Amino acid sequence: MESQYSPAKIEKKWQKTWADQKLHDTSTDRSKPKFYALSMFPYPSGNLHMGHVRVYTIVDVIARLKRMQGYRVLNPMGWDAFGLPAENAAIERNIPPAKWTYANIDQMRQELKNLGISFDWNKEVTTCSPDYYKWTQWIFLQFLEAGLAYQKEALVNWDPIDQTVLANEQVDSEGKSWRSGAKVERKLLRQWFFKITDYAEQLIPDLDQLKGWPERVLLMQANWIGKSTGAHVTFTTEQGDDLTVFTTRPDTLWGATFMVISPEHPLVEKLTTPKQAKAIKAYQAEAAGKSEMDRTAEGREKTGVWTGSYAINPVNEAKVPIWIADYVLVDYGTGAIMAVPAHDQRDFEFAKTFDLPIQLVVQRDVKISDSPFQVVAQPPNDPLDAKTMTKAYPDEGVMVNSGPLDGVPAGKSKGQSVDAAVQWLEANQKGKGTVNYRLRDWLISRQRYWGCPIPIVHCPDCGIVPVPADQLPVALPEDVEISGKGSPLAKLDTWVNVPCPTCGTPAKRETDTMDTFMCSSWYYMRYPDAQNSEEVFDRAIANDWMPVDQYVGGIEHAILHLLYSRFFTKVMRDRGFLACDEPFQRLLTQGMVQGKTYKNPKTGKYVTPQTIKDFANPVDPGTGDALEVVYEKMSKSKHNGVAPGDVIAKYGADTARMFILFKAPPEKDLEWDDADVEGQFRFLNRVWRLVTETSVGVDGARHCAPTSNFKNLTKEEKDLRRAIHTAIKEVTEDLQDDYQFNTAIAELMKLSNALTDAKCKQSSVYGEGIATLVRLLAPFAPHIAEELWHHLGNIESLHLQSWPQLDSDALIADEITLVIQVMGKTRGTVQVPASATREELEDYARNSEAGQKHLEGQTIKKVIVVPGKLVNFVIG
RNA sequence: GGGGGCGUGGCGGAAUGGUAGACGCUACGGACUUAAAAUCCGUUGACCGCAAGGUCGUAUGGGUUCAAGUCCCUUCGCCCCCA
Repeated sequence: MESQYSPAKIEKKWQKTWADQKLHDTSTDRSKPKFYALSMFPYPSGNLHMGHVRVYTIVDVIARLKRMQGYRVLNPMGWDAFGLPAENAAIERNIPPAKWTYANIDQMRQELKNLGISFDWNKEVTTCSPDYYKWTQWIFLQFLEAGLAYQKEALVNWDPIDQTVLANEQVDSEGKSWRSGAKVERKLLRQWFFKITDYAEQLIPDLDQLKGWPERVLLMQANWIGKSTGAHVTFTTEQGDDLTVFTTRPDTLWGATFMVISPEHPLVEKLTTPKQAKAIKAYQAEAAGKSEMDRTAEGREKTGVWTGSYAINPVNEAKVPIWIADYVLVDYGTGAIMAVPAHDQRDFEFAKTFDLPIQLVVQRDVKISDSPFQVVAQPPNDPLDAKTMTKAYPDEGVMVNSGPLDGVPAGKSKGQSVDAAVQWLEANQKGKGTVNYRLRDWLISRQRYWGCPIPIVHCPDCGIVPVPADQLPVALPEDVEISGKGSPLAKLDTWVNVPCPTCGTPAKRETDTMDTFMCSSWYYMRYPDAQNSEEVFDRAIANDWMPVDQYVGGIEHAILHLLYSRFFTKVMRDRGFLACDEPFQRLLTQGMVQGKTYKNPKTGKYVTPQTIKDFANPVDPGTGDALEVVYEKMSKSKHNGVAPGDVIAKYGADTARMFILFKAPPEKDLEWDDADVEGQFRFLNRVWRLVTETSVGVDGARHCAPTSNFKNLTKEEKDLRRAIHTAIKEVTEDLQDDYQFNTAIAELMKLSNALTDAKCKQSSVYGEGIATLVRLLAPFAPHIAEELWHHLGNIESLHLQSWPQLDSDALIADEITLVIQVMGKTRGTVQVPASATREELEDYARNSEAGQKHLEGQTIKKVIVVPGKLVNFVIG
């Protein structure tokens, strides 16, 4: 035992001991309830950063607590190891992506071990490893078999210089390639899609099952899926084709004065008259160069071209011109809209720009007189007039110029115009009420090398042929040259050219790889049975552990990753592999870790702290400008990063963990502050001294004596015991529901302070306090707690002990502090027996010094007594 | 524009409608020390007062209540999502 707290020594020692004792292996004891703790696995970018430290520390506290509470806990870790950065590293440093990735994994695994995170490394999965992606491919085939995977043409970002497809994030705000600088083209390529839209109608209502998710994440999911009810209405073109539109406002059909279809709509060519052909072609080319964001942004100038053709509006036989415009997207709804300029702002702007007619179909509502004595309908003060309108009128009112709907109140409620319009359309067979989702099918193809190969062979005779399951995995060749130009896989003749699995004819492999979200959509199903080489996972084992009890990760995954995972779970359920509807019962989204950042407000540049001389008055060494101190997300370019390794080297993992848990509630952003890190280090040192300098009471500490031993206590002992059990109660509650680690640690500090100040250090109560503090500290700072536990004479690991039990008798106080209020203002307090009745409390208050003083000569109208708390006198 | 969230000391943050500011950081004062570090003790929302004590105070203005940081409405500011 060292006399001084030396984290470097004890942390290494215990990490090794725990590993040797297999302390963190997942328990197979079925008599215990299960708890599946899951953290979002990281991309192995090279080193652990503070964001990682935060997530994994949070999950570790939960896992360690649950173990002590008697659960068998699954706390696994893995690597989201496919992805673009590995290809970039390969190009920049000429290292094969696989080599780079595995080296990073080794590095980061060691850093996680240095933090003392209690992962069960037997469950480790690595998505770029063939024994994992074999099953990603197998799952792809399951989707194919279920009719949920299909190919279609889709627009991609194409870099004409590098001859490659770019991800959206590789295209800068000016539409240029990040690497070549070439103007990125939008190009149609045949791509693989997953039919997530088939599950849209389950993905929304099942959000109701997710009681343990943050409200805003549920909302973001619901918005993303974007359910809207409306109708499909089919117009007929001059050429005799059906042109179906989706509208959420079928009631305004009578106000449709033109139609707009997307430039990519399949009917464009047929509708275009020879006279308009040139303009249409030019417009299509222009639209192809724009991003979706640009096309749909509100307020931008409306552009479009008339096709030269007309369509007939089925409700009133009106002849309306058909235009193309980029604000209509081909893959939303039907890719065609009816335009009602009087009541839709974008249509209004379009009509004004191109001088198209505006037809009013909703009139501002008549006003009912406010007088309670007479109900008089008055015409609106300023009726709408299509000729003078300056903006669309999307609000409620009454239907006009709309044939059968005239006079119906305009609105979406039952019995109002939208409802009535759908009924009329269906009765007259001119349209159909329908539900449309904003959610679109998931494009999973990536024209990249470092990803999971899609297990498909294209045969000239048989067409698309899935690689048979017994031939999986389709291995990704690891010894390839990555130049950044073209697809490395397509260039590998020996890999591409294979016989067709069905007929043996020379055929070609699919060279697309999968979106990495595929790999991460099912990893949590694999963890419980991570080493299974026979099947994707054993159903009994997976269903034993699923669903995940607590998932922890960044808010940046609030939409896509979680949505895809929910989708995968439902598909796997429908294929008979899983029994649950939803994968993650509870979700905690932790905030960012921000670094102290020095910013020049004039130039907007970030300044390296090393170049700053006077931190009290930081100035830019280049310009001499006074610098702004702000907290921003840690990043290299902002020179505000703090390396976890440095912190561990200086203070130890326990201090790093304590700081990160204490500094802010888990879901809030956290400002890294060296002074606060010091503060935590000081606290651990105080605990160290408190426990190691205790020679008395240790016996009680060792045995954590049962409550029956605590009779006939002195007042000091009673007070101390109340402090001990208050700490147990508060820490347990803080960890139970909302994971308030910051206040839990505050409670540990209170207990530590109470023990320091205790007058009864010879008492076995003091021993109980010391042992309780060490046990309560175990999930937060596992190494120091373990070391101190052994110092107290224990042989077995602290982390195998049970969580301290609350003795609620210990909480009962003989006296309470009674607050005396007059007219709701606190005027003083008085110590009174806890057993006092309401009447006695009132008397104590009335006779107290404060009561006497403030009630003298007053008439008491009313007395409010809150037992155990306060007495409030209402005077007057 | 629509939806959601937030606003508390010098700072991070605590407060089932019941003593606002727990716990920590910073700063200041003191003890120990030849000195420093470490450690320990004290003070630290504002204002008035020698003190006892008092007044004000949770972005803003109003409301409900015996009692409001907390519930309801107004305005302002910031953040997030969707457009």
